[in-house]
Amino acid sequence: MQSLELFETPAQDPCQRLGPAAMVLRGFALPYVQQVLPAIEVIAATSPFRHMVTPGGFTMSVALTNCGALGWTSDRRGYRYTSVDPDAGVPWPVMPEAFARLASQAAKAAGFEHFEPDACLVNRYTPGARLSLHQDKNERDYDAPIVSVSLGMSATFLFGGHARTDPAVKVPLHHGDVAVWGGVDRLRYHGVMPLKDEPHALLGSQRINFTFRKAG
DNA sequence: TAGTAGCG
DNA sequence: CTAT
Repeated sequence: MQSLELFETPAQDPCQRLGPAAMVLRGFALPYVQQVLPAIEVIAATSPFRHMVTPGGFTMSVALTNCGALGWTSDRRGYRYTSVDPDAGVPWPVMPEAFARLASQAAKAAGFEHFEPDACLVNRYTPGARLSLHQDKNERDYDAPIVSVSLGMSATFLFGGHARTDPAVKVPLHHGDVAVWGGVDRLRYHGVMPLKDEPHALLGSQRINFTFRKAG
């Protein structure tokens, strides 16, 4: 297994570097949890979590919804961003201020100034759910970083290279951790190992992940 | 290949 | 890897 550098940020939070422009900010989201958790219910009330189908015709194990001007969707025709929830037939819920602030502050802490996401994909993992290695490449430009927030059950994040067959580093992600990657690392393959059922004190047997992007 | 199964 |  590949070794990873561990060091301290000025803010004293542990930070794990995954690449020249990729890192995990340990516990960065913890101060936001109280604000963010209730907002998930509000979002799901308008745009419920659903299991989307991939172009290959398989149903994703991860349930998802979105908030913000653009939302990531998948069906038999492919992956894309839409301004309207295809299930609900109405625009995706507005991105809560606390979400945007969290994303922007995390990006800044990772070295990316002025990150203004227009898309927040909200993923819900239950035991066994996984995301196989993929690249985020449906966004208009790759200048903006990806900001990924973990809440609830822990997961093993896979961070690979620029080719699918490149070896992937396994990174544990816990409640409150934020992973950020951009710049030369923006298009690196990544994924999540099948989730183990180790219930979280606050969220029970689930993991919620926010993925913030500048999609438009 | 943001999946999965089956074969070798 | 290949069909799906």
